[in-house]
Amino acid sequence: MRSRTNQVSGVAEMLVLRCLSEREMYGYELVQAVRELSNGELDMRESLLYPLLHGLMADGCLGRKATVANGRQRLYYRLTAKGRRRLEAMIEEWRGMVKAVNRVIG
Amino acid sequence: MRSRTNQVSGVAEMLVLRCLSEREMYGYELVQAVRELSNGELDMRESLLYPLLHGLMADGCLGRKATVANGRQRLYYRLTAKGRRRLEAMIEEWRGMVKAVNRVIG
DNA sequence: TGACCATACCTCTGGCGGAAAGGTATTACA
DNA sequence: TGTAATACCTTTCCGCCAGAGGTATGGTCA
Repeated sequence: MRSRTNQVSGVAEMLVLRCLSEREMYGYELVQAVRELSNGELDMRESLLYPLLHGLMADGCLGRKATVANGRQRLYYRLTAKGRRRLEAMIEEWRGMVKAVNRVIG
Repeated sequence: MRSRTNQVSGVAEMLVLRCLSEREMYGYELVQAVRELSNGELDMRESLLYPLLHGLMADGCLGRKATVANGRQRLYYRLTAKGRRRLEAMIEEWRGMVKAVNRVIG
């Protein structure tokens, strides 16, 4: 299937970008944020999240800041301008795809 | 990502089952039906469709009837009871997933 | 004290959905 | 006669994502 580009899935990336558009977050926090915001319906795996974060960094969509809290390392990620643009594009894509699928299933 | 089972994607299968829930159709017809019903937004590739149809047959979700029209072979597929149950489950799954994602993106 | 869970980062492997590309045969039409 | 549409199909490859596991620190409870 192809909606327009490629994003029938790729939902995970959109959700990460969306969470970070509100405020900086670190990885472990993102996993829980997605779970809580979706009322436990969505389960972001760390094996998906971390490669995703690294990829988005490499693409210039995210920046990162290292801190320490309670003796534990924390890597806070924040959206760049490019990341924000990508988020907007993905949300638009998402809404279009959902609308199209809903038209078919009635 | 995981919504509940695995169907963040798998949208193609749902759409095929949905089309066939209205009436029997053959493969080539399904490609166009999805395109037209979605106003050209969704593009079902044949390389995805045919393996999908064969898999659904093997799973007992579809039955098939061979005919000839205008000298061309046509293989009409129809939903079995099992296929109908699967369709209902997938639609429910789909709606839940969309709702969950929309909660996150707001 | 030692066991165990939560926090916090990460990697490797492999399956499967799906895109790209191409193949075969018949009919319709310019 | 050659090109497009109809109608079926396969092979190849990539990226998303789950499963499983690994490392280290801090807090809690027996």
